[in-house]
Amino acid sequence: MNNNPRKKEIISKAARLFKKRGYSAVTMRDIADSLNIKAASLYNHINSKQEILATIIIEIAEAFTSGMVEVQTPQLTTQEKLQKIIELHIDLTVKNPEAMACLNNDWMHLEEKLPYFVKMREDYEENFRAILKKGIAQGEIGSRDIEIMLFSMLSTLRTLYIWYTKKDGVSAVSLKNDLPVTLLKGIIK
Amino acid sequence: MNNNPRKKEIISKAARLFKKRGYSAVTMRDIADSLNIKAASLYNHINSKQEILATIIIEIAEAFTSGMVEVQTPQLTTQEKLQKIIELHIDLTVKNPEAMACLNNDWMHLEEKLPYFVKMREDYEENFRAILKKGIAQGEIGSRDIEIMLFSMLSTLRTLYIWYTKKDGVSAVSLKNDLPVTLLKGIIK
DNA sequence: AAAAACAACTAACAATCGTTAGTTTTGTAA
DNA sequence: TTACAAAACTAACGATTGTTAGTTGTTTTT
Repeated sequence: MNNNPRKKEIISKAARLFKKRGYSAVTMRDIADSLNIKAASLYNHINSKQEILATIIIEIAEAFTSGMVEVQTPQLTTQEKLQKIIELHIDLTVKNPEAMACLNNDWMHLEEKLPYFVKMREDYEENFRAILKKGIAQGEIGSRDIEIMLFSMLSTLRTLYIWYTKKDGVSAVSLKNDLPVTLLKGIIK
Repeated sequence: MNNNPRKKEIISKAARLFKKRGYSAVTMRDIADSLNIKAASLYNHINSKQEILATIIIEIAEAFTSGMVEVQTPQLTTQEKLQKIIELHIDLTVKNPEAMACLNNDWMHLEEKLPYFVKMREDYEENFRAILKKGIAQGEIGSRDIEIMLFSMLSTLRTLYIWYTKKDGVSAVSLKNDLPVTLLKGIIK
């Protein structure tokens, strides 16, 4: 649907700027400058600023949605499912940290696509919750407040992009090694 | 220093809007509308939009800084220190979730106060790191990647405001009960 | 009652916003 | 070489931005 290479460049540069300053603080002239062209020239390739944002966010949101489908393989244990969710977040963050930042910080500036996005996010959380709930019922995980476990894991996973992209931050390798055990087993011995 | 009640109202209303849409997307006219006055009237009480943001963020950032001082009581165990850090975040979030949102999402739009803020945040993280490091040395906590433990806890604590303020979200009581054990002991039995 | 301080107002400013129209340049295919 | 399409450009638009100046009404102090 969208293999125009120049358009991809624009979206990529825009995502970088959105991550740093947020959608509202970035102007079309900022985006154009980062490509060494004039703002009006952007419109040979894209229809609006809003379209750029929607393209960035919806693509990665759909990746999470389809990733969650695979997580829900019935024969997996709860721990294996949680492990797979963690890996899904690591993979998508490593592949595109700028899009992750937009997803987290600028989703509320979506217009036409906002209901579609919110629905996907709600479904994702609901599926996550169901996994935790089943895990408690089966005695695999501690029977504490489900919302707290859910939000604790999701908060960490969703803001991975902050720590992954900063210098002297965490690497993809150490994330895959140590993040699951940190989240699942905790910090205290 | 700042006990002008009308100014406090303005800052409070502004914080609410900043939390919802972000600093850059909120106009002075939006803030004025929420107080049923005109935008120009705001300037009888505040000097600039930027001053509003700085007031919100610096106040709560300083609360974290002074809270961290108390955490560092030498006779506490590592677990007790971590427990106190969690309580500090819960308390400040419950007291002012709007300011927490600004702190997290809009700090990069600080201008004059940006270096001061960044210094406080770096110091806070460094103190946190030192506690974890000592905990590992003393065998109180698992010897895994410190950065991952640090970012895992901080990510959860810093985005508490999202879950605390949404309907059917978590309550202050269940947070104090279940968040420490979730973070410190993990999810899996 | 007069004076001073406070807090709202109207009107407008220069700058910047996303976007459009129309034109010129550049690269490719015939 | 010519013809065409793609992608840049200049110029400008109407709307909105944060903010200022000057004024009016209201409350508090003298």
